Amino acid sequence: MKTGRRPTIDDVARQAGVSKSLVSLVVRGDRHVSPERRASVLRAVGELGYRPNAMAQGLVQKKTRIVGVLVSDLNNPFFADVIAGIQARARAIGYRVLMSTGDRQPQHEDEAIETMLQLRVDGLILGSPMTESAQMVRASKELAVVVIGRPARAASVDSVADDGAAGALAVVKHCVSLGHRRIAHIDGGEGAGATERRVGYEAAMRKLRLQSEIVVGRGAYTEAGGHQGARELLDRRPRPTAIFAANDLAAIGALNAIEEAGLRVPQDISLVGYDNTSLAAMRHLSLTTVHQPRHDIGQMAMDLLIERIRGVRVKPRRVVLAPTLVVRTTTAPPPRDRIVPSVRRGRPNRRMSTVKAK
Amino acid sequence: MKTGRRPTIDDVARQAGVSKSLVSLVVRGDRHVSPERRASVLRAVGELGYRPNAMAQGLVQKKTRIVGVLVSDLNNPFFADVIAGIQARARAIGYRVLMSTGDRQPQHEDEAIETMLQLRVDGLILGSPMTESAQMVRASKELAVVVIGRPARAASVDSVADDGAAGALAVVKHCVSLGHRRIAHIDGGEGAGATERRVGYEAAMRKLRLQSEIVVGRGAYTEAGGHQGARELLDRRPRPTAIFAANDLAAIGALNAIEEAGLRVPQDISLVGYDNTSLAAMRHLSLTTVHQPRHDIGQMAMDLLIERIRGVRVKPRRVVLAPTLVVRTTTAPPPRDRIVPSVRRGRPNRRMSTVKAK
DNA sequence: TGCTAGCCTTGGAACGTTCCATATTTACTA
DNA sequence: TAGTAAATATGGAACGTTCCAAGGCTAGCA
Repeated sequence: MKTGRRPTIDDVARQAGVSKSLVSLVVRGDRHVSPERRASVLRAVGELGYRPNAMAQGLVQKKTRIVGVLVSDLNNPFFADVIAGIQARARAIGYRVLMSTGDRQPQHEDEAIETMLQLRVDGLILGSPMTESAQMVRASKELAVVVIGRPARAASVDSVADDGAAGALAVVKHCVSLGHRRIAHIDGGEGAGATERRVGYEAAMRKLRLQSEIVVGRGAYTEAGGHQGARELLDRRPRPTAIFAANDLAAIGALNAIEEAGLRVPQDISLVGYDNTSLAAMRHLSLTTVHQPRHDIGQMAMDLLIERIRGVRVKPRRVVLAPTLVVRTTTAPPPRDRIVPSVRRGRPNRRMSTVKAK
Repeated sequence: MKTGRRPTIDDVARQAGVSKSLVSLVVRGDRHVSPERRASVLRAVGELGYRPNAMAQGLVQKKTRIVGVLVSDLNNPFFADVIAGIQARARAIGYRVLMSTGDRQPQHEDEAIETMLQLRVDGLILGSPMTESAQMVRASKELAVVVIGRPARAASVDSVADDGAAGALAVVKHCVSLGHRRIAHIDGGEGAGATERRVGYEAAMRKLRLQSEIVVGRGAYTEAGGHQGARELLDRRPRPTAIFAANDLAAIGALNAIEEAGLRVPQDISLVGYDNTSLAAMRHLSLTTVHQPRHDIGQMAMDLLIERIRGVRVKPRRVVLAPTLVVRTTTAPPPRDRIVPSVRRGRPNRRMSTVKAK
């Protein structure tokens, strides 16, 4: 780490024998510059190792061409693809992406947001934030804000999220079609979109005439949260025959708890996750789950943000994506079905209609 | 998004009826300010919603109190804990952390680094970068640089990494002690530290007189890389009885490939990963792997960076951590042992000494 | 009373850019 | 040939802070 003064645009100008204004033009690629001067400026830039100071630029331009992305949890591979989508779009239009995380702690998230605001990023994408909505609104007074994973309430904030209720309904229907009735849910606590999924689960249970079987274990969007929620559920008698976890991470935690209890998935208990992360797709795990188009979500979020930044749109947009169920091998008919061999691999639909008719 | 001009320090000064210098003092918590003035400044700050402009501050102070962190792969949960460690230390001393990723593409990583340099962050932590060493050296001419996961070569760059050769040796010894001889390696390609692990594997094999059994499949620090490397190895005849993957992610990919081939782990093939990520610890996977103290690594990297930033140290430091083997359930004696029932659960050491004596 | 030593406060110069208005040169048109 | 437009180039004023030197005030002390 050499600590000699870094070369400035003035140094380059002196070396190249031109004005700093001209250096500025060359560096920014303006075309009204004579080839000779351009060449000598570029040479000076190379010789001195000049690198424009983004802070000085930002100060005078009143924009940074930086978007900030808050990631609620780096342990969740969900965000890897979302961010890839964001970056792809950002790169295409010459924006830079800087990330930050609050480790799922609202206070830390607020600090991270504050940092971004002080840096005067042009826009902010909040990935499944834990922080409360008031913070977003506050931020949205100052810059463009898009939230991912939970529907925004404020008119100044756009959002991209899947339809958690629809996803939950698909899960419950799937379980019912396999013959399950005691379908429990492990919720995502304060996590983004967790309420939609839980309420969606409850509504789906009611819709399928299973309101008396509604059971929700307290969890979180983490392995530990899923583990704890599952323990709570496994202690109940009668035990649920299917567990719908709020996300894949929680499902893995639940799987651990189930195996610790000496039970097998899916023979004794069926298990469903949410998000269809790379984890769920692991052949070894092969988790039935709900798919969200992560890369698209990222791209969409960036598109919305740019519209806001450019001011081409003022009205709020709530993008709601239709989730799809991905059936893998952690779901199967409930154990009691197994005593009737002929029903074991029976057509799911018949059983579902039976339940509906009840 | 309201786009009225944001309040500046001058607005606050006017509103509070003091000079902007005084506002600056109050905002930064200087104690030589009278209580009344402080109160009125604070009131004005609240009323106007003033937020200091970090760019203007950085410009005049010639420092930002920001450290940049490059994450090579957001899919790898390895970095979640490392970053938690970095953040913990940074928070304690009033630094902010901004992250960036190049999605394992050297060119994108270079761009991310360039962004950080233009922003004039005070220091840079490179998490297992794919970019070549020359880029780091270039960056280290301008600011403090610490690299994680690979030993630095340049005198201007510090590093925190585990002893890949020692880790590889522990893995090979463990496999040999179980009775394996055909122990293959899936390498990490261009990934940080991959060379150390591969070379360490080869050295360990030679040390244990198994040089004729050295086989390396081409892979990467990703699930896909591990999958491909495993396919390569599984095609060989005779097939290896144990596979040592360059990291946990690759091990998972290998596991998929092994199961696709109709083989079982550990009955037919033993599998070992590296990093002891949360993935490996999953009860359902229960991967034998090599542990790295991730949180400590992050803290250590931040400590080194701060020393450099503060200029209290000029000489380079290479922190090398001793890895430890974590034996779980993906390793077992090779299949041919199974034909001799009495040996099936025999003491590993005896078998190991046998191999050594050969 | 005069002196000194803090405390508190301030104006203006920096920081490294871009933007703007203007100057100069060149090329084209009538 | 003069006049005009376009292409090039430039100096200085911003941008929003902190830093620095200096000034006023108060209190304590001889």
